[in-house]
Amino acid sequence: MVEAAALHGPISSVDELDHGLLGHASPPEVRDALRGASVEETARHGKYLFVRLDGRGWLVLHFGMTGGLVHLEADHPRPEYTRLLLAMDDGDRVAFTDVRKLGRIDLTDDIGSFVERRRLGPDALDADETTFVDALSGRRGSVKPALMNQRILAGVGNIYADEICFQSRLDPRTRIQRLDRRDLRSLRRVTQRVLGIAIERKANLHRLPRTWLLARRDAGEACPRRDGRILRVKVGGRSTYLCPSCQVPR
DNA sequence: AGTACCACCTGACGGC
DNA sequence: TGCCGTCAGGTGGTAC
Repeated sequence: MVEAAALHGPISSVDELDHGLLGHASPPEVRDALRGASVEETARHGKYLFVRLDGRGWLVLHFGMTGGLVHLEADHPRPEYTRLLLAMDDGDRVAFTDVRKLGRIDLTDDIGSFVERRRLGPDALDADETTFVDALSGRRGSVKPALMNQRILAGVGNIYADEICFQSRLDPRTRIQRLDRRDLRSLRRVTQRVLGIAIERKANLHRLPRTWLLARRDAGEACPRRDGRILRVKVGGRSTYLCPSCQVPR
């Protein structure tokens, strides 16, 4: 999307910028980095999107819970909740929208150092078997909080952590120490399959397979797999849904 | 290292 | 109808 919009030429102006979403970069720094810049490429690590601005480092975007990018053809109205609005040279615009303002806008010269400073773990989707297993093994906590901990693995949020536990038939409160390397390798396959399919379906919850927990993630709902009922509990302080009849603790 | 809590933010929703 | 409390989510902070 960013690349598609960027084909329309350099950014001619920054028409809106919500300072509340800025990380370490100041408003003038962000405006200066963007104005006149051409987008060269994009990259991703976990939940962060990096947009390369020619010769000026990277724009860093995090979408929080409700954030997203919208490409607007010329003369299309500015969407509600726009937090950053870029005008391209040909008149098209790109809006970063975010109802709840949990997103982030920042700058960095180097992705590696950004990842290091934030102490992000390896990307959950890109991690090879050894990387994934090494990231988790030896941990003392429960599976779900570990999957969600961006310093252990980057990229898994609350609802997908539930889905991964469901598809792994693991109670999210299961201690990692109870899992052997074979379990962790299997957890990786499930994690990458879940994230991969979610991305493919553009994370639209209505387009996800009906066999997924996410299709029925509500207390008292019928488990998509069997005759169990979905239970809501708190794990690591976060709302967690599971089917007690098919997700077994170990 | 892990856990628990709070704050940020705003729309949706349930109760009365 | 409308007010009020609660919840959802990701991150980052503090305290234990």
